[in-house]
Amino acid sequence: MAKATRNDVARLAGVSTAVVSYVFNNGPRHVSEGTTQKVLVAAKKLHYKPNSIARALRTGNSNTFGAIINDLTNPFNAGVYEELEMLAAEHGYSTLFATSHASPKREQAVIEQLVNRNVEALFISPCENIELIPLNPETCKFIVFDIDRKINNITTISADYKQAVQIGMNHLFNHGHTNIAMIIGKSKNGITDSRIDGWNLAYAQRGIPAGHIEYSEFTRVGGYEAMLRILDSPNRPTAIFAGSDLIAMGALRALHERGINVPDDMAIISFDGTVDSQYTYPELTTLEQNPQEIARLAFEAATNDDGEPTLHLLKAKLVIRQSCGCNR
Amino acid sequence: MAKATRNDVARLAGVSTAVVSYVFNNGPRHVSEGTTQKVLVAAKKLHYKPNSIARALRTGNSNTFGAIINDLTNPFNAGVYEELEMLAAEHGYSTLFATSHASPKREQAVIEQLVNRNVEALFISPCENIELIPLNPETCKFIVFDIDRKINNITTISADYKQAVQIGMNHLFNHGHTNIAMIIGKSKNGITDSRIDGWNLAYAQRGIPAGHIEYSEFTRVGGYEAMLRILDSPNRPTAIFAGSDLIAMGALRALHERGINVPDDMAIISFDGTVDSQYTYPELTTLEQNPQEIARLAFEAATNDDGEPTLHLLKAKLVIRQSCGCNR
DNA sequence: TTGAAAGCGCTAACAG
DNA sequence: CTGTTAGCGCTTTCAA
Repeated sequence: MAKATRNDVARLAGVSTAVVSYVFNNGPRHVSEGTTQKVLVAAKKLHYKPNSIARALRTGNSNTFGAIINDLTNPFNAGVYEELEMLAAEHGYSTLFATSHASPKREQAVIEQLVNRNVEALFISPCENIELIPLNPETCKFIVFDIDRKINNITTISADYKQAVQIGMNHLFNHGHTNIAMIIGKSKNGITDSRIDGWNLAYAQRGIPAGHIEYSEFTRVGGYEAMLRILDSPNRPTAIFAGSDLIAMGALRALHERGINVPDDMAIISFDGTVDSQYTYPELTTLEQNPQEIARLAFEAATNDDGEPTLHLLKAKLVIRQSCGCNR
Repeated sequence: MAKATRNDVARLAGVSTAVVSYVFNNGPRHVSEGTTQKVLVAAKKLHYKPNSIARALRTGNSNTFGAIINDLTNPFNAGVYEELEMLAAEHGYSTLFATSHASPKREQAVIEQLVNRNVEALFISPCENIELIPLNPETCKFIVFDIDRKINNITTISADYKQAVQIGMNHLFNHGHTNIAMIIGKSKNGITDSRIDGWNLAYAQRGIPAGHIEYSEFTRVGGYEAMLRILDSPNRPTAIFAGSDLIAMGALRALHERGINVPDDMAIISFDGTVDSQYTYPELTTLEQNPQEIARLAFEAATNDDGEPTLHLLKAKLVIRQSCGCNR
């Protein structure tokens, strides 16, 4: 049994093909109750479903989004995209996804692949400096996560890193720490990471010389290795500001291996506030982002035609658990 | 500037539209070198990219897969689908994904949504008893994960749970434990979970009465709550077999809260072997699955037209770390 | 080696 | 309220 088409339905119902269209789209012409029923009965009998590809070709609307994710095993990404996909599905959009595995080359390739599939909007968690990638705003809308500055023609959504780092640092300062190290990812471009701005500002406000910054990948293993390097260096800090929960999990592993007590001998504050941060030992004090809010803003940017691309800067919320030295 | 079509290219190159097609598809007719160059030059000048929707309509091949995932924040799922998507992308397929959020109703809805998008194969990590869902094999291929029995017309890929549980249990027995509890998800159907078969068999072989089985969700919080219930019950076990790394992470949190030492006062073996299992404290001894192998089998099932749907049962590998009592 | 043309399934303008 | 029909961009048969 080949798939039934609109022609088959029209024939069986004894109406024209246009009427079938009108019924399935609730318009643009009205159809009488009796005819509508005939169409519906025929469609049901034939198990007819409109062919979305033909519809997309005809209307020029694919009703499809694209999502490009550098690392899906990062639960923060997973959370955002899960929310985003739900919103999309509820509104009749389907979402194509692709992963770049932290490879700029693959990232470019899949961006092109998805753009050529006529997605209406493309969400990107980039691994490459986004300004190096040619993104033609005439092909589709681009919504890029984790970029905390304004970029032409592109909607960017990010935590307010500068502010967040200051909040975290002040909490650590208040615990009495003065020698604090930060583990963050390498800057992907010439521009100074605003986390570093926040870092310097926080120290300046206390009149303390800024601590050491250790660069790593944004992964568990990256955090692990960075923490080992810090432990093996002279002038060991007493607290760590970790650029993500994943980095903090890696750091924790290194600390456990070396038998260093957290938070007594080394306090940690991390960034993201994913589920994982609640299931480490000790539980992580973390600057929490809200995936729902991020997803909602992204979806709105993808569907609002009038709005100009803008920068959305979101406040992170300090969630106090054990790794900072509170609640022990 | 509207998007260039094949017509524009043909006109600029001074050839027919068919020739443009031949050039871009390498066939089915040969085109002379000179003409090919003319077409390529014109296409480049116009930034022409074939419209994949029109192609899909014409050929009847969408070159699209669908993936339905119950929980994307489970790193095991994330790992499998990341691999799968990479394989797909390398072969020119794009992948639509949707999440069911552990809701059978949503699961049904998104299955229908993706099938109607003419996906060529649909990968499902189901939350509902898969046999309750109408899956018409004429619409597309179905590849279902985590079902360890043969189902008509459907390719199923799963760990060999029965065997895996026995391996894990024997390791725990060899550590001297006799009172072991298992935390697993509720069976989604009338059929006895084969993990329970393995469980009973392992005990029978030792001539020990089988231990307690505690049911939970397959999530961190599910494992946490189940562990608390076990700790509050009489006849506390000395070891836990956790149905997934996530469950084990939850159990670990409960154990830490109660100040119970792992592995001295409570040993744990878990199932999955995701990255997370290496970043817990203590690190988890776990029965590791191979996401690459799973993804490869799934991709092959999706693309091989000749092969009959079958059941793939994969051996899990015991990775020994600390939580069982070894390597302490 | 190239061109003309039919048609994939659908929408919607236009005509009745 | 319903029918006729052009055409979205592409592939491919058939004819030259």
